[in-house]
Amino acid sequence: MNKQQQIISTALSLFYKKGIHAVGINEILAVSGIAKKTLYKHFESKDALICACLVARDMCFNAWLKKICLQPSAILVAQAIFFGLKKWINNEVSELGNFNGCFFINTAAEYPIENDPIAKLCKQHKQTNFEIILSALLETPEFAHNREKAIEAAHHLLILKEGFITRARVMHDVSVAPPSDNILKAIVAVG
Amino acid sequence: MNKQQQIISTALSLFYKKGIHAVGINEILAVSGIAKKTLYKHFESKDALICACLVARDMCFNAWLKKICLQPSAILVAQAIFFGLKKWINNEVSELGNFNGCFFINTAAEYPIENDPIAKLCKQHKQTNFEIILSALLETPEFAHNREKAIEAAHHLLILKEGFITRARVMHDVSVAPPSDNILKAIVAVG
DNA sequence: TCAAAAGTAGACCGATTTGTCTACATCTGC
DNA sequence: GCAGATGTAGACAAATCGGTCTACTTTTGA
Repeated sequence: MNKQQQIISTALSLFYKKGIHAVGINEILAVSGIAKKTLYKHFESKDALICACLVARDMCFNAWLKKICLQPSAILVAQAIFFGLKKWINNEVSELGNFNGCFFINTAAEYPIENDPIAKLCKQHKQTNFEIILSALLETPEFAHNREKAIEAAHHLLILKEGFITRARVMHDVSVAPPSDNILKAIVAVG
Repeated sequence: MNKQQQIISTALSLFYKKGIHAVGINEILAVSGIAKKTLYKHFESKDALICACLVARDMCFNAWLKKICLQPSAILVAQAIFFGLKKWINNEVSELGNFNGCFFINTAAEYPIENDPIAKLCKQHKQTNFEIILSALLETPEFAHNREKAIEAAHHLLILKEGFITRARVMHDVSVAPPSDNILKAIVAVG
């Protein structure tokens, strides 16, 4: 792992755990053991480092999401999403680290200006979430020939996903109940 | 309106719009036109002021939620919640101000430590949300004699609520579609 | 082998942070 | 009418912020 990746890894870990404004450059340097000059050789500013962290987390999370969404039927896709999220909330998904809510929701809360590059990356991550779930649904027999319904179902699954994660995070409740099967069935019902 | 309320009003407005770490005491003073000594007479620290803002917002929001949840049937309660949220997102609810997501979710994102008094107030707000929706459901004929099912339905409605608000906020999309009626029906179905 | 690139340690800069303090003005209730 | 509370204006302190810079060491590749 080169220095650039080390910096991103340490920064992402601290930003995710504590929030972005709460973590200073000097803390990232102290934890990573990297010199300030080296950091500013690889990143022109703290904002640039934040963006690099968002990109890294986006790739990591969406790779995981894509993997768990690979299911042979629509209801299994829906169930797999919340089964996976529940494992994440309970710190049982090693590649996602210790759960502290959605890094992009947390970060967007700190960067409310729509055109800010950081806010744009948060939005883009959610758009990619949507496309992954949509693709997964489109490959099931139920939605293969019903793109309109698949878009609607993906949208509703995402609302549930964000709500589930956010409730676990704000309530600090790792045992929060996921959506029940009859709700998931109503969402993926094509009729 | 006395000075204390003026300070809370200005601080809440700025905190909600920009995020908490992004707003300094001096900015609150400049906007409100109040002297620093006066602020520190009424609030012993910035954290105390933040807590006062959370309490004020909690009362304001939950009063609104309670009002719109007053409906004669369970499905109408569910529909009224998302009809109301949609109006809020579109800045059509004057008492809630310009939409910028949920103040408590945003604030919780900046204060991840569970025992922090600020984080506790965020959690408590969500608990009160739950109790308001639960009470509303318990007063409908469907749930009047089925507390267990009402608790479950309130929980699912809250997950949808948080997800709906969060999606509108992160995507900066005021036209985000609310949950469809068949989903709401599945949630409030007692059978 | 040796020069260029990359890294370290940390002083330093100007701006900003929360919070305290002095000096003075104004309002309010007895 | 006057004392005490409440307010204003803003200097000031100590810490921290992001970011630059010098001086030096280590690594790397032709």
